[in-house]
Amino acid sequence: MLLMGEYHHQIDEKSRIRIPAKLKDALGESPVILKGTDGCLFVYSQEAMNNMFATKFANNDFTQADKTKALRLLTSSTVVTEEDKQGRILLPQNLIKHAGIVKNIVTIGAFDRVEIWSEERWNAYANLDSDGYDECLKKIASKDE
Amino acid sequence: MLLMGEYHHQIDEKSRIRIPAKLKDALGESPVILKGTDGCLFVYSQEAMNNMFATKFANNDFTQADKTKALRLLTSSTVVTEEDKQGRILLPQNLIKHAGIVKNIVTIGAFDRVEIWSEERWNAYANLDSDGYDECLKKIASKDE
DNA sequence: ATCATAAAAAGTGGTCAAAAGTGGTTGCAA
DNA sequence: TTGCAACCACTTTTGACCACTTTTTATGAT
Repeated sequence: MLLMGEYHHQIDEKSRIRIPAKLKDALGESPVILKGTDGCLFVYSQEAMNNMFATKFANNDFTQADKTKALRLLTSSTVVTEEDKQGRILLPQNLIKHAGIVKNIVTIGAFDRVEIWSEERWNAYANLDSDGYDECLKKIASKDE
Repeated sequence: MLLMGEYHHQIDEKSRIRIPAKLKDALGESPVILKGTDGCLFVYSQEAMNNMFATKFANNDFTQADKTKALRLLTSSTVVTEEDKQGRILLPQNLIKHAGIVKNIVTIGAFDRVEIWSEERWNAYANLDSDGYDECLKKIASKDE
């Protein structure tokens, strides 16, 4: 399922957010949220996450320093979401901080995952003038092979 | 059960700590604590501990000096936790010292175990202020091998 | 088309119980 | 008899739940 679209929401006083219904359907039961790149949050389905962990950390061997560090950073910044009866998710403080979320958030579909941004950061990151957008796409094209 | 998440706590004046409820559930009855790598503490469920020893020391041969020493160090530092009526665990002094714990601690889920860090050490290790995390994600993604 | 209506999704605030945090007291064992 | 660990009483905080309103989306009739 290809995830796409851009949705604007707010986090409430109790640090709860809502995943837009259209994205939520595609994510399945209890997706996971983790710190993402460029100061956003990634939301993956359980399935995608399990695959990732299973392949990367099949045998958790603490004698390998590199692997152990990656494991620690990744697992410590990941949480399994739990919806309350109103369909909202409680967002942990460390993730809120990572994403620089204050009030307004932007939720986007990003191919195989959902991303959660603070509105300010998303605007700074994505609000390109038309030239910038063209430039960005050209880079993708030239890097194809 | 995959352990994950990051929780911030404090050790009290009487050297007692609390394992966050969500991690505690997954650890089962009477988990064990031992000295971990990089100056943290490992917390394993009884079951995971047995697995760990079984895989690492499958053929425990006392003619192999290195392996024997590792085994001695690991087992000698291991204690079985006992909760008091308030759900806290008394942390032995040698473990507190090993982890450099003063007041603030960070508890993380790390795949098949829980780890307890002094906050200072965790911050230094994880390098969360800089883009250490982005680097880590990139490494994981690229290490497809 | 436009409007009416229903249904789903999203937003808001209050309440309460579990979890977490704090300090004092007691009893046992070095 | 002193230190420490287990116990007890209590406060604070947090997160899950409930009741309700508003907004959006979908659908069907005029």
